[in-house]
Amino acid sequence: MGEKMPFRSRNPEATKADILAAARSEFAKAGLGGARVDKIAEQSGANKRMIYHYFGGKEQLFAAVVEDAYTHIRSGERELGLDELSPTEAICRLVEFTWRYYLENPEFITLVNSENLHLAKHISGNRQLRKLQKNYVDSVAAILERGAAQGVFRKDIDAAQLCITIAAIGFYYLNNRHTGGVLFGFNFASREALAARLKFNTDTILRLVAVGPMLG
Amino acid sequence: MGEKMPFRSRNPEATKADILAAARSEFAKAGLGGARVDKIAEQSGANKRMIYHYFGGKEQLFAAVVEDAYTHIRSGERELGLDELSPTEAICRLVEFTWRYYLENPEFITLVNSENLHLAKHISGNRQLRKLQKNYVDSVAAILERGAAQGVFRKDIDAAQLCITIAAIGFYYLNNRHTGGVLFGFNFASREALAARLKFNTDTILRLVAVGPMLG
Amino acid sequence: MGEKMPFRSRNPEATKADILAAARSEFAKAGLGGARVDKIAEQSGANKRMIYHYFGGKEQLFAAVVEDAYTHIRSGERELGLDELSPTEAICRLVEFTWRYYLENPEFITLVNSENLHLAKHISGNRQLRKLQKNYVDSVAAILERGAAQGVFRKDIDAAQLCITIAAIGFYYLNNRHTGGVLFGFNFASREALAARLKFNTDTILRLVAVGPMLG
Amino acid sequence: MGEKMPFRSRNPEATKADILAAARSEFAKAGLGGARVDKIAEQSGANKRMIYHYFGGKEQLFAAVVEDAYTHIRSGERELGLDELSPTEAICRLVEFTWRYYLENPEFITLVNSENLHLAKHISGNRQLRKLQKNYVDSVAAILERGAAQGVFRKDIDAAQLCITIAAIGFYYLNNRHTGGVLFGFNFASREALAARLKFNTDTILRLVAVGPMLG
DNA sequence: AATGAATGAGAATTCATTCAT
DNA sequence: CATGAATGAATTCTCATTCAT
Repeated sequence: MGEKMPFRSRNPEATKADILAAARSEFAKAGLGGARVDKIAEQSGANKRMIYHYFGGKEQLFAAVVEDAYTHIRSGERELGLDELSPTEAICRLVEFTWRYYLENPEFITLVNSENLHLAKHISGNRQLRKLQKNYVDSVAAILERGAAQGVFRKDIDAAQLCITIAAIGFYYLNNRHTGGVLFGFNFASREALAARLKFNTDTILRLVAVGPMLG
Repeated sequence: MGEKMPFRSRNPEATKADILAAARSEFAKAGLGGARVDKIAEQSGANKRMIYHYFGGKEQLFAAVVEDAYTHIRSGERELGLDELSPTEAICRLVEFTWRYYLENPEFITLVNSENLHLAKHISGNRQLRKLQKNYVDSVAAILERGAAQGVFRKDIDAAQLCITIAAIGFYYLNNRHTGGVLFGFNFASREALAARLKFNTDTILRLVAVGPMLG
Repeated sequence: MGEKMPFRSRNPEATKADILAAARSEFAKAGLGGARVDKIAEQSGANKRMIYHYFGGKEQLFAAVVEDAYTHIRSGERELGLDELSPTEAICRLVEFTWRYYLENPEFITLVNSENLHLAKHISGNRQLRKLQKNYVDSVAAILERGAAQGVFRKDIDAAQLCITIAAIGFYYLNNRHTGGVLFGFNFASREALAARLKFNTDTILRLVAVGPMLG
Repeated sequence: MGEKMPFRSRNPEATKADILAAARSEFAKAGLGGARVDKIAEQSGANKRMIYHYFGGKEQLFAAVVEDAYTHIRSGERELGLDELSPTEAICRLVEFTWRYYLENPEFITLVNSENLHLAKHISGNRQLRKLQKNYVDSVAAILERGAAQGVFRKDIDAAQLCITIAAIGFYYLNNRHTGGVLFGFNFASREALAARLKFNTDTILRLVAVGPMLG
């Protein structure tokens, strides 16, 4: 109670992690331009100086946050064990995971938007993220092949386009839930609305991959 | 002595329009937080003071830009004459229009993202936009009904969810084209990639609305 | 007396000049690295923002100060009317002017030092200063030629080296008057010491240019 | 476990010397105001904390550097053996040494400038430096006396003024070589320019001390 | 209606120095 | 003796906004 505690931590890794977590939250809430280094320092419990010491500056901190975010979602996908499920179950599981990930990690969406606003310059040339993404797309391609072999999926579905579409239908809904609420006149975030959307999304993807008449 | 031409324009409407156009560009490029009033003034050719005179401030200018953007896209949809087309043609036309609108008006995407980052507070309570949106959704609902009556579309497809999905698959792809390029390793904006995505999107939506086996 | 005076001036030229004067003083006192933008703003009576508005930044302000300083001393030299004096009188006059200029404008010395500390990068490529300097050296060359023609000066004295030497013997003494006082144990700035040094300097230069035995 | 070698040196004298050398370089390059303690620590290979341990702080470190610099040049002068040379040779030797010392120890010049910018407060009251300086001036006075006795030098030349002048003509040229290059339009540091200047300087001093007509 | 000089509050970043180990 | 993480106080610079003309 009476001990002075001038230095909150002598653990650099913990300090870095705390800064990163606070930065993720602040960048997600305000974007790169609107985020305040002061707030990040305060929220992280670290000294502002530490941000510059460990990350070099606001933009480099942002870059670290974005890389971390992508690494995290890719790691979640890897742990789904998709290759142990039937093709249809795997696809459903992936749609659900993607949806739930966005729902439980809403910072991910605004971070990705911020990075795109800045033309992806903070991850440009990042080989690690490219590799993680490739692994992910390959695993989806494997599902599609299994499905096609079993005669339940159409042949020649582009795995990358499918990945994009699975992300799109969840990302867009949750990203635009605020303007959506105003424009459509219902609460996008209500339990019922969320459940309905997930069902619609799963349906959309299943109809997309399912064998069926040639259209268009 | 009397020959100075200090006032570039005595046309308030033109001045407002110039400011709005410059603001749209700047807000789209940098977001609300990153946009600079100075730049908007400079780019618009108007005096900075005019921004405050006509719009009241940065945030109010942003609100005007966002409202203008939504009004513009809704107006584009109205002019498609969807009710004069066959249900399938109408849906295709709408998917294509939405895609092309985003492609040709990339500011729209980042403006919508910015507004959502700020929880839609600048359009919150905007009855006009709500009304325009309702007209749009109703027109889509009418298409779905016609399609169901003709036996080419499934019954009971939720028009709002369909609208969201049509937007999502184009919006997400184009919004995330920069990070997508880095992660997927191909140029999302190449002529071929854009054509392939539009085809995939049309296919996705047609399979979604088409009659077919019950899934899920 | 009772009027509020929120804006100290609507005269941009006066504001710029005030900033420049305050900056000269501060940079001279503390060097580029030690000078404080805040102090300059305060001393100039202008808002700090104005410094950035008019000059762009601390370094550019420094560059403006240095250019101004060189322009000023060159202008002083031009006004001496050296070509109307006898060669010997002209040389004496120049030695005295140079000495007095440094004495009355001590900032000049430290500004020049600062600029040299920074490898002259702020005036690098400045054609105007090069031209002013050339005019000055040419006027000294003309004196030397007149002196040689009259048989009072040696032939083939390098005008640039002479200019440098005239500057050196005054500049060094005044520049190093503080360390000099400590090391030599007398007050370099006393009236007597200053007078003695000026006499010594004039003597040095006159002996340097005077006809006389070949040495060395 | 016990094999870590965390302490680079248990040699306090070496550590102090390393810090001093790094500090000399950094202070010379950036001035007192512009020098960075971090850089000194890094360049010296020592821990930043050591600077405070051994020197007390940035300013005290600067004081140590300046004292060291003066001690070093005085020691060089002492080793010239001037009293074993003829008066003229001794003077030439001194001019050359001074020139070469500045040329080979360019930090000396900027350190002296920095100290003068700060009004010599770091060496103020330093008896040791005063004493070294006195020995040096006395040795020059002895040369002048010998020269006068031999009839080759003028009588009553002020030894201190001569010392100052010998320093001045080299110091100024080298100190201002960067601005000089821009203003005069030639490279002050080229081999030829340096040789020409040394010759000019020697000539200047020899003419100054040589017997000759009374001037002024 | 239009101008642009001026401002104060606040933003990112830097720095010399100290503390716990 | 030696380390390097941590700090608080400055310091440079930016920005939305207002005032006098």
